[in-house]
Amino acid sequence: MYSIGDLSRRTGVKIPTIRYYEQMGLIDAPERSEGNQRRYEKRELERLAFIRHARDLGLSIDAIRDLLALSEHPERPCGEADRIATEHLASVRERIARLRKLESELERIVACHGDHTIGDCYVIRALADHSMCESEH
Amino acid sequence: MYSIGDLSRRTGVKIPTIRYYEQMGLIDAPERSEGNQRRYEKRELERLAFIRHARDLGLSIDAIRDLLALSEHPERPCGEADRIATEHLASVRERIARLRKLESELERIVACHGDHTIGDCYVIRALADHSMCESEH
DNA sequence: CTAAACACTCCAGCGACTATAGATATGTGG
DNA sequence: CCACATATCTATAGTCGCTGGAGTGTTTAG
Repeated sequence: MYSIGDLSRRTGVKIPTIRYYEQMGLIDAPERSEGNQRRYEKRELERLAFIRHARDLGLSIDAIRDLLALSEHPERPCGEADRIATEHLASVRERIARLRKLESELERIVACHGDHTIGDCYVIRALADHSMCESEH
Repeated sequence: MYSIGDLSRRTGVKIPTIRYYEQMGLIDAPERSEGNQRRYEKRELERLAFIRHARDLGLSIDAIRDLLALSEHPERPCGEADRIATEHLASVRERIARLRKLESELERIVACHGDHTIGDCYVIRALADHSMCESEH
């Protein structure tokens, strides 16, 4: 039996976040002590670790809810789980691509080096004038 | 004289977002028509384009507010503008690095290809068991 | 038995919008 | 000049995924 604090320490998920996950239906409402405090079993520790890991990988609460539901049916085919992860991978790749563009844009902008005045600062001019950009974004 | 709709079309910033920027102090409250509708000048069009561009580059509202304030003092040195952009570049690079790690983690997880059951699905097992990860995250 | 540590609920706030409802204004064709 | 369509107004609430605080009650170690 773990208290919510134990669970928090063991998974690295903050206490209010655990209660939030309960509210969001990611974990079932656990048993309570005589004094109405949450008391968890090992099962719930594992479930929360799963959630934590999936969140660290950037999956949305909705995607995690789906994956958790799937994991309760070990006999079913796993195509759906694969689809969720694959889609997520695609969105991560997209974000990387977008950030790379921003990176190169910012690199060019930053080349100003702060050794003159705002009036002829490349940072400010580049932001004011979109046509100075290399790629459209 | 532009209406808020004109401004929106010309900059690609949605109407409620323009009003939101006004509330947040990024653009001054403009003149109003007889019937209390916002009427903008070219100055404000340019300012909004600046904001839009900076947002596209991922700068926060606070950073943009600072840059706008700086751009009103063309005689001052531009070290501060440079600092804001450089810091932002660093945070973009950090995000790229984090996403790359996620990408490779997800690539490994997704290798499952959905041709079996949940019970032995790598996606689900990998999420449940952090020790299967290559790098800590 | 007491004091410290812990947990409870409820509610507000973050950032950057986005959406809705219900009322008013503006611009255009007949 | 008027009807009508479109545009705009304000105010408020919702989005996502938490995070923090206030005020109260519970558990546990010494």
